[in-house]
Amino acid sequence: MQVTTLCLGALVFGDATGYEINKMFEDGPFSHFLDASYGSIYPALTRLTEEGLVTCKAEAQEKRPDKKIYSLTDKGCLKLRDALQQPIADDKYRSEFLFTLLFAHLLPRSRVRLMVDQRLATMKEKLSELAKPGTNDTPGMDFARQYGYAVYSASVDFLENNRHLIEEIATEEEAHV
Amino acid sequence: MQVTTLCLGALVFGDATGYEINKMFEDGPFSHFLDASYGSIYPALTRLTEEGLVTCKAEAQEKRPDKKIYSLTDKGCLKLRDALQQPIADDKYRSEFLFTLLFAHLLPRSRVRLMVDQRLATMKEKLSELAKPGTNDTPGMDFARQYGYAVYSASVDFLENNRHLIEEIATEEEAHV
DNA sequence: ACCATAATATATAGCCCCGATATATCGTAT
DNA sequence: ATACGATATATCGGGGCTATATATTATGGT
Repeated sequence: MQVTTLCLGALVFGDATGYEINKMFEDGPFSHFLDASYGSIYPALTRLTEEGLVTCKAEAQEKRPDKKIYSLTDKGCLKLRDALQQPIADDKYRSEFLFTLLFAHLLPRSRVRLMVDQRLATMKEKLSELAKPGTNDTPGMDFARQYGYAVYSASVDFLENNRHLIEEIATEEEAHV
Repeated sequence: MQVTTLCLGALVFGDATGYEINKMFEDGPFSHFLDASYGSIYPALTRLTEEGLVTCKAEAQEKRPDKKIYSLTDKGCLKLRDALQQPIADDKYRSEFLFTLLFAHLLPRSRVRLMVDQRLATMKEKLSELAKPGTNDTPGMDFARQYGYAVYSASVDFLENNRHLIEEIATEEEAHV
């Protein structure tokens, strides 16, 4: 799925600047299952404007860069609807954490323990974020949030109950280090 | 994490060709939590050979392209060990499925139902793959497999128990279509 | 009171990587 | 007989992430 589609989707929830769209992917309602960055969002908005799928209203601000507020056009909404009907790619899960654990036998046990501790900490943080509904979440956002909560809960449970399996494989600490 | 690191890791499990490394990411033990494709693997192996981190032994085959068997060098193993000690990026979960469901109200109910059915089918297929241990899995692979199983189980459970929430939001079917 | 950092806001260059495609042959299924 | 899938390497094009540049205000620490 292209970033242009993601931007069209973001604008369904209201007019926004590129900066605000980026925030939606970084902290906001999309952050748990989507990715996009400035380097792709700004060019995407330019392309979308050229194609008439969004409009751009520049708001002059004193002593700050112009704020460019983008809005979805009818054409853009149709384009989004069309894109949403296309075949959907499989969910993708990427974990450098699991990759690293494949080589637990090459790593000192303290390092593996630290890795698991840190992973659990960040996951629990995300869990507590996902626990509280946003102030004006749509039903779709709510569904995605609860889905995320269920999955992260399962991850935390598994890690807590099975971390000993992988920690046992790691290289025992050397006494003289 | 760069593809070069992934290739070094793949070669820990034994000598392999680029083709075989690709398979590890496509079907094999890495497929549940990692990604890499020909377009990155072959150039990566070339770079690694130039840097002396792997060696390449070309095996002439009649009427087929030479089979290039790559092996990890001691230097390559150290490099991997070093890379594994670096800070690990957060796990990344990307789902076009959840993105699409954010706009369930723009989609016909039949389409949403089909999407959920298909998602459940592919996830259950993956679950059954993850259920059976490989013939010569390392403990790390086993851990990753069980981790995957736990997470996919939670996903399936959530979807089955909550699909009605999102299906209710979708646009009711129009009688005349 | 002063300094550093974060937040607001847009933009681009460089590099990496995915997807598609090209080439060539063999085994198997239809 | 032929089409397809598996084996095997390789590259091009385009898309996108990371890092950086620029400019100002608000916030927080010391």
